[in-house]
Amino acid sequence: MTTTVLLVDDHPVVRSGLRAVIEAGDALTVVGEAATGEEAITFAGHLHPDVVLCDLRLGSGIDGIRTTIALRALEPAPAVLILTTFDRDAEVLGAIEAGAAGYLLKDVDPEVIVQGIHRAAAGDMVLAPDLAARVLKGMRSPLPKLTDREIEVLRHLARGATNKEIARTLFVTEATVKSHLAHIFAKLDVDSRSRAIHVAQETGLI
Amino acid sequence: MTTTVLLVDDHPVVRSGLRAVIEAGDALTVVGEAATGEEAITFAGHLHPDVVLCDLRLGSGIDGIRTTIALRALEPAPAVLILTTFDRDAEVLGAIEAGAAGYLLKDVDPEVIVQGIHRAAAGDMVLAPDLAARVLKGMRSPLPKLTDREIEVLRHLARGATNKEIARTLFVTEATVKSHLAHIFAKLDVDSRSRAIHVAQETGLI
DNA sequence: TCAGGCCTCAACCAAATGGATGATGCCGCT
DNA sequence: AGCGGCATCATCCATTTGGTTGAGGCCTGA
Repeated sequence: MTTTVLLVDDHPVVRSGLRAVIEAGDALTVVGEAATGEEAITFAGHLHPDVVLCDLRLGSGIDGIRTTIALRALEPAPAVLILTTFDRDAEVLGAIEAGAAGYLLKDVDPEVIVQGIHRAAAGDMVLAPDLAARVLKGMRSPLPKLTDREIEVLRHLARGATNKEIARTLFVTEATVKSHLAHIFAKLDVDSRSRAIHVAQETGLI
Repeated sequence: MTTTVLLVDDHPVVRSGLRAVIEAGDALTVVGEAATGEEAITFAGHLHPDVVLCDLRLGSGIDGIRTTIALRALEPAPAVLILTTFDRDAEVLGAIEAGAAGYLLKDVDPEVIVQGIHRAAAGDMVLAPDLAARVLKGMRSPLPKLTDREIEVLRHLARGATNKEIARTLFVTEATVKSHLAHIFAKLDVDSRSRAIHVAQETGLI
């Protein structure tokens, strides 16, 4: 009884690497490879893998989190193991909330990945050691929830726009932009646009 | 007469993938794998590979560009093929200037990588199609050269520091910081710290 | 229906930022 | 010796930004 795995990554090279690593032993079988989230959902619906190993960033198309949500809605639902290069807090939480069985960094050793797949298949949670603490920290002080409008303003901010420019782009007055910014600053606990940008980027908010 | 290749990437999974892809044919042989730039330089000195396939971002330690410079100083010098996920203009130019034979994006198909290695071994330049135009564009408007001190200030800027904070950290007065900023803004052709941060990040300056 | 959240706008004030200009000292190169 | 580039600092001034307070309209869920 071998555990079946579906690989999801937009880089062919990474897929090859994962396949090589995973099939080195004989307890795991790669039953398919998808390059996009859409492909992953389709393939999983037909192949019914035990575990889906999914990159968080999938180039074009839907991202790993949305893919996870769709995969978890399948019947039977595969365990979803998120694999990525970056460790942004917001995304860790997002993936877990979306029903992922865990989260591994790409730079770990092959056997860690193999072990992770086995544990995910068994229903365990899988967190890269250096991430567990961060996730818990994130749980303790959950990321402030910005409104859609605030996120929008934040994006313009990060592109270096002035209040005047943001106001023009959004068809509102500067007063409104300032109001949004005041709220954003309060939620992020900062007192300057530069620091707001920094925090937003660090936490994966944008 | 097979072409020998040394792999340099900080991710074991990616190395496995590259090895699988490269050794699928029989004209290429992977003679070694290095996880850091330092390792790469040592290994290349002993293994004398025809081509070094090197990631631009190598986690800790020296980066791909510095590694390239060191590799090209070896005797005999291997052809260095840069491989990376991102296509930051500054780094493309940096790699070429450092003596790289070319530059490939990680999300290309395996056969493109194999072809690239063959062409690099033959002494050709190798540029991912979607990058060639960008490189030329970058040639036309070369990135402004910031001084070490300016880069230092820019880093603090990107972390959201105020002029006062930067001044304290660098043990200079605010006037000096403002002076550096004025120069930075002029060189980057911007007029606000936010936009300076944005440009610096986009061009890979920091 | 009412409370609360969100988006919108306004006015006022303090502080930070950006622009312009100039000066000093150091270092390396010619 | 002289020149240019760099880092340092200063002053003056206009603009931008951030902080505060308050308010009206809209929608949603209780």
